[in-house]
Amino acid sequence: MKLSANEEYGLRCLVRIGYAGEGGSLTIPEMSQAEGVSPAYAAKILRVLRRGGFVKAARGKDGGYTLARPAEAIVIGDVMDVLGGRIFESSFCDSHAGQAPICTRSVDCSVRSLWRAVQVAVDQVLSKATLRDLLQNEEEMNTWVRTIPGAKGLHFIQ
Amino acid sequence: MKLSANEEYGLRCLVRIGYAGEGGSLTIPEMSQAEGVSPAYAAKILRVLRRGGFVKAARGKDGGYTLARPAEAIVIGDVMDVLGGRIFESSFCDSHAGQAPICTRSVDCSVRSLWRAVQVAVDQVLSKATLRDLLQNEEEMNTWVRTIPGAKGLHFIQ
DNA sequence: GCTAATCTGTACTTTATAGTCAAGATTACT
DNA sequence: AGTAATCTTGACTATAAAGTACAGATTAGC
Ligand code: FES
Ligand code: FES
Repeated sequence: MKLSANEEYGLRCLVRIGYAGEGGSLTIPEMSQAEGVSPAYAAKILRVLRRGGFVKAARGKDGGYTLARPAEAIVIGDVMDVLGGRIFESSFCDSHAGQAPICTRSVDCSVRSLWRAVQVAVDQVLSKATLRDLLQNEEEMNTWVRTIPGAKGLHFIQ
Repeated sequence: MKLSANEEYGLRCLVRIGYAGEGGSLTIPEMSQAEGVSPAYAAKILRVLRRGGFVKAARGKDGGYTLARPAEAIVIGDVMDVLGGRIFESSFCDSHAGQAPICTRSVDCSVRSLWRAVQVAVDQVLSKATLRDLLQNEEEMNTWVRTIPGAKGLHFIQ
C-alpha cells in the first residue's frame, strides 16, 4: 500500500502542466529537468497521462503537453486510477482464495470488508480533489483538505 | 497504491491464528493448506508477523503459531505498517525532488499535502480496527465499519 | 538417544515494476 | 524540400517484490 513511482511522478507532472495554464504547454525536456528524471522516463510517464485522457500532446516544433480539459474538470481520483490502479480489487479474493473458511468462497469475509472501508476512505479524499485544488500552495491546500466532509480527523495537518 | 501480497496474505494469516483462540495454535502446513500457498511462502509471511511481535511461535513437535497478545490489543494499522509500510513516506519527497518549483525543496507542495490527507484517511480506519473486530463475519464487520467516526460516507457499503 | 514434527534462516528463481535506448513520425520555420 | 524540435513506440536492462528450496535448529514422546 505504497505510492508507486508512476503515481508520484505522474501527479507531479500533471500539476506542472496545469501550472502552465490555458495556452501554455510543457515539453518533455522541460519536464525532465523540472522533475529531475531522464527525458525518456518523463516521456513514459506523460504517455500514461495522455492515454488516460488528462493531457493532450502537440507534436513537432513548438510542441508540448497541455491539459485536455480545464483543471477543475480533472478529478484526482480518476488520475490515480490510471496511474496506479485501486487499492483493493475484488478479483484478488477470487483468484487467491484458500481452502479453509474465511476467504474460501469469497463470501462472509471480514477482511474484505475492511479493505473496502479503506478504499472508500481513500476515494472520499481523492474523488473530491480536482487538479484545480492542487494548483495552489501547500497552505491553501491544507485549508482545502479540512473542508472534505467526513474527514474531520485531518485537523492535525498543519 | 495497491495492496501488496504481503499485506493481503499477512492479514489473512493473522486472522486465522486469531480464530484459533487463546490456547489454540496453527502450524505452517495448516496455514499453507488454508490459504492455498506453499508451505515455504506461508513460513515467510509468518516470519514477518512474528518479527513484528504479533504472533509467537512454538518450535518442535506440537509447535505452531499463536497470538502474542489478546486480539483486542492488536491494532490493524500497526500490522499493516509492518507488512507493507506507509502509503506516503516523506523521504520520497526529499530523495526525488526535482529542479523547478513545486517539490523542489520539499516546501510548499500541494501534492504532498494531498498524500498526507490520504494517509490520514487510511489511518483513521486502520487505527480504529483491532484484530478482535476482524474475528467476526462480514456482516458484523460492515456494521462495525459504519461506527468509525469521520467515515460517514461509508454508508454505501452493504 | 532417536525420531518425527515443527519452526528458522539464507540463498535462490521468477515475475513485476522502474527506468533506458534507439528508430520513427509529426510539425513549424525557412 | 530541408532542418531542427518535438512527440511515439516497442524493445531493452536494472531493480524490487513475490515465491521457492534446502540445510539447520528445536522440542515432545518414546
Ligand atoms: S475474500 Fe478477499 S480477503 Fe477474504
Ligand atoms: S514535495 Fe513530495 S510531492 Fe511535492
